[in-house]
Amino acid sequence: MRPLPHPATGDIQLTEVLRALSDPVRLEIVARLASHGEMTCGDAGDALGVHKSTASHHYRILREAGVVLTKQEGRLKFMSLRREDLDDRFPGLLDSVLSATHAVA
Amino acid sequence: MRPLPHPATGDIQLTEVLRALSDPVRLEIVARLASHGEMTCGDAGDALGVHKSTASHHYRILREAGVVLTKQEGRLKFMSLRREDLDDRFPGLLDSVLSATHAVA
DNA sequence: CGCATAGTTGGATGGTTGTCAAACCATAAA
DNA sequence: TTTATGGTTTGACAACCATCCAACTATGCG
Repeated sequence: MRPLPHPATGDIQLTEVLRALSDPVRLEIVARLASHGEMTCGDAGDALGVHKSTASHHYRILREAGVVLTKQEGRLKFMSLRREDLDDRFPGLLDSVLSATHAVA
Repeated sequence: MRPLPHPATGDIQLTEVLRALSDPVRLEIVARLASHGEMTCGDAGDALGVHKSTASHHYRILREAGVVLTKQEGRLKFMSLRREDLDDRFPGLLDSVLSATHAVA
């Protein structure tokens, strides 16, 4: 289980987080991570119907923005939300975005 | 005081709002609108050091995303935040973003 | 070792973005 | 009606983005 480079909590930039969340595919990934806990890259590709390299691209953006944590275990990479870090830095932001994704139409 | 076309509250899209807020210039505009109440396009250009056409461009994006309300009065156009509409559609989102803009470094 | 699996990387592509400058439009004042 | 002022629109341009495909890397299993 090796860690990968992530921005420190204090280095997370608001505009980058908002930018990362402003894509429908990434927002869906985040919503799924919020409810399912963890996810591999392949899961995202299957669930969202995008090419695996596209999913990988989105994961990188989410990771570099500080939204998700990626840890390698064996030959899989598990992604999870950095809930505490985000809540520490931008209180309430993630929660409001997540509840907004549940809003209808 | 003539109104301009704006999206209805129910038509405001989460990804578009996040996208609109993911630019430093626009985020600064929104922060100023939150504290100063209203602003003209010229004010924004002066305060942010961008060309007036650039400011106009950003206002359009904010307006079309449903973040700001634009009303014409004489030859000036006043922009204001659609706080109630946003709070109605995405509760807590605007507040958390605004308080996040106050976060240091 | 050889093979399969999970992701990443690089290239290509079509589309979007932020910016400025110059021209344009609309309103008010002289 | 002419002039000045506040914004918008258009064009141009460089940068970036989402996507796919193909090739590559890395890890684990026989």
